[in-house]
Amino acid sequence: MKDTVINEKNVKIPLYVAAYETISQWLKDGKYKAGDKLPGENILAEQLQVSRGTLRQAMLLLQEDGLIINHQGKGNIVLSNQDMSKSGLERIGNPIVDFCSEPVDRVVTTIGFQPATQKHQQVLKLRPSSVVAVIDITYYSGDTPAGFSMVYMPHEVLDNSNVDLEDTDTVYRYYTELLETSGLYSDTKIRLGQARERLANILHIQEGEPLLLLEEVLYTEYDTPVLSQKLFFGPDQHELSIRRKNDRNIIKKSEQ
Amino acid sequence: MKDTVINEKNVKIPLYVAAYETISQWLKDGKYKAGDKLPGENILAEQLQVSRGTLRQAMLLLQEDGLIINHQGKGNIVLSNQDMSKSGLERIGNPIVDFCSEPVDRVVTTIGFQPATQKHQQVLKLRPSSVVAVIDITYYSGDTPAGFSMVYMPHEVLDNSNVDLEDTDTVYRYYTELLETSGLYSDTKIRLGQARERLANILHIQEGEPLLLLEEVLYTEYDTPVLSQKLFFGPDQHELSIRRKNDRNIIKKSEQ
DNA sequence: TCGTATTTGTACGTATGTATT
DNA sequence: AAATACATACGTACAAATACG
Repeated sequence: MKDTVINEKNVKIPLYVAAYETISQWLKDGKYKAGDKLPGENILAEQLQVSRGTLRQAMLLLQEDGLIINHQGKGNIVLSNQDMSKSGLERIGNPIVDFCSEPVDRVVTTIGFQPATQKHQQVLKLRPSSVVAVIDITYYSGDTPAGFSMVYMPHEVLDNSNVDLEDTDTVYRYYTELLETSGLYSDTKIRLGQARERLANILHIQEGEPLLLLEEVLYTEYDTPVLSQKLFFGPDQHELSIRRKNDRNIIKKSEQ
Repeated sequence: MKDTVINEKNVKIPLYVAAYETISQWLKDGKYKAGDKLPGENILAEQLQVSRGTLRQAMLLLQEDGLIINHQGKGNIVLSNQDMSKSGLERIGNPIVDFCSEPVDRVVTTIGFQPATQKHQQVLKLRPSSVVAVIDITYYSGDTPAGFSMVYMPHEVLDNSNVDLEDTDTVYRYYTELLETSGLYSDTKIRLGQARERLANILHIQEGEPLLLLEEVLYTEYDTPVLSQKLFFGPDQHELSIRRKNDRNIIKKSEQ
């Protein structure tokens, strides 16, 4: 009881996160609605029994979530009490599933292994002796193919995970969990592509038909490549949502 | 000299921003290279003559820029000394210009006015009596059309800006400056589209040809709609780059 | 229009917790 | 086990923007 940490379901979280979650819940509950001004920071801090500095850390998190904005002299204004959980392409997820107009209810996963090609050696920072797992995933809405992806993963990544490579469902589950790793980031490119023969067969479309195509490499926060993948979106089924943003920091772009 | 602010080119900036810019410059200059560990926060704070708390605010900015990562117990590690200035689609800019394979060297702007349609009234939060400016912009790389955009802007937005509506260059310049407004955010959708007759003429392509298409509404940080626009990307000339990211916050998604 | 009060922003110092080496 | 380094937390003080009488 000396000072700082708190239990909630046997895990301890920082006070400022607890404060963030409390206020977050207030907004969800409609205690404060869009446009309302929150009580002053001193008052909130006292109510939550934390220092003002700690409370301000919580406010920062709320801002990052787009739930409030604050302005010097005015106060902290509620922007939205929506459940902003559905995030766009700016967050890592599975776009084929997330943005499909029909729910994706079935996936077919296959896995194989091959030596790292030169390109893989480059983008995944591998040695020539490395092996990469090739995971092909086909997504279906009912019987309609909704998309297809080719995932290349260094063998070491899979190796550290105790995944049963015979069980393709487990492989797919491991893949989706991997995408939720905290601190992950990507270099992603989106462009227009065409269905070649193999892809046309998989997606049940004409050869040469135009497709949305996403190609990316995922890295850990330490810049270690985790996987590279290429996603093909079924035609007329996907619309990619993004929240674009300008910084609020008014940092002068240095001369130099 | 009492305490906190500093002049640099007759503007005063917070100490933590100054610290951020100093360290930023160190990285650009190669004083610390990718993979290096920065000196400890106490040492840095003393070198820069600020408190550790202030220095940590600077470190936060450096992290947001992706220049460093820090890990408890280990230290602050340099990720990159690149000039990470080229930002992707996750930041607001002009994607037709930013992602064109050939430099866009010419734009043709036209402007007109019309009563707000029902759709405009909804997305731009206007009254039926409102007027919207319709700004059409065609982008060229040399003589090749690179893209086309239709921008709908409430008349009030333009009205507050003293733009000479006769001078279309000024209108375009105002539009690009508007995109740099700090705190701006968007709801953006990307999908596959087809060139209809008018667009096919403008972009010098076949009618029905597939196109990348971006549709979005921009809002101020106060949730006031600023403009809605639809961008058409010339075929085979654009590849959209995005940096996707997972939060480093390990915030449990609340049950509820 | 002009102060004054309120509210957030910046900054310092200090203490202690926790992860890594 | 000890030293090092970042993370969290509190308290205090003043600056700066805004709101209000």
